[in-house]
Amino acid sequence: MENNKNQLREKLNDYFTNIFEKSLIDEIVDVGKFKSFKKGELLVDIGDEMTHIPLILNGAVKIIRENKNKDEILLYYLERGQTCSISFVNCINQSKSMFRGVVENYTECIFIPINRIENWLIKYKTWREYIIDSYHDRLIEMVEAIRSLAFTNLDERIKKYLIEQVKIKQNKNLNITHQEIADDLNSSRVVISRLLKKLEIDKKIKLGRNKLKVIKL
DNA sequence: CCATTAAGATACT
DNA sequence: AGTATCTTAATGG
Repeated sequence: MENNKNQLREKLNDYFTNIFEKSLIDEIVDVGKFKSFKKGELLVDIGDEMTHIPLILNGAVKIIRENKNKDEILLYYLERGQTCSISFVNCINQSKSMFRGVVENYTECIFIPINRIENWLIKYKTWREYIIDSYHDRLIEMVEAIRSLAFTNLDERIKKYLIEQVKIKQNKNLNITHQEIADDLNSSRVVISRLLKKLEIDKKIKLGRNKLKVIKL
């Protein structure tokens, strides 16, 4: 048990040590629950009761909203050092999650029980700032997602998507199918294939089965 | 081998 | 840009 706590502290120190004061780190280590997720697992699903909020230690989580027709809207990705601040509000007013969080890469996180987080808002300045910044970041990203949907055409959205994927996977070789891209951008496979083919002809990417390599976008 | 499935091609809306 | 349909090719048993 003591060993686990030390490991937790080590992982926290990787990133959060610059963000949180020492006493807060101590409390996180004390009450936080470490959990890891494999690619494709759900961190949170629509309708889940939120009892904890996750601090992402590493990996990437795709946050999407699904409407009645089963169409998915990709909102943003959570990465190292971030949290789902939306779930934060869900916790406080004990409502259910509006979003689904799908793990894109192997992800490690610490779950903080809700009974602590409100108290920490008062107790720790760094926690307060972290939550507010997190909210701000999510909002900016969502505005960008809306702008992209409303004002840019599909080939620009594909480029943007691929750049984002490279960043998240930390790899120019992406293991992804045309269908998956189509789902994320609410388009159809044929259309994505067409546009990807164009990018390949322009020597911007290299296509393969179940994979693609980004050369220069 | 064959079954499954990703992705290319073509034609039409 | 999207749908329907057919063809081709990769993959894994």
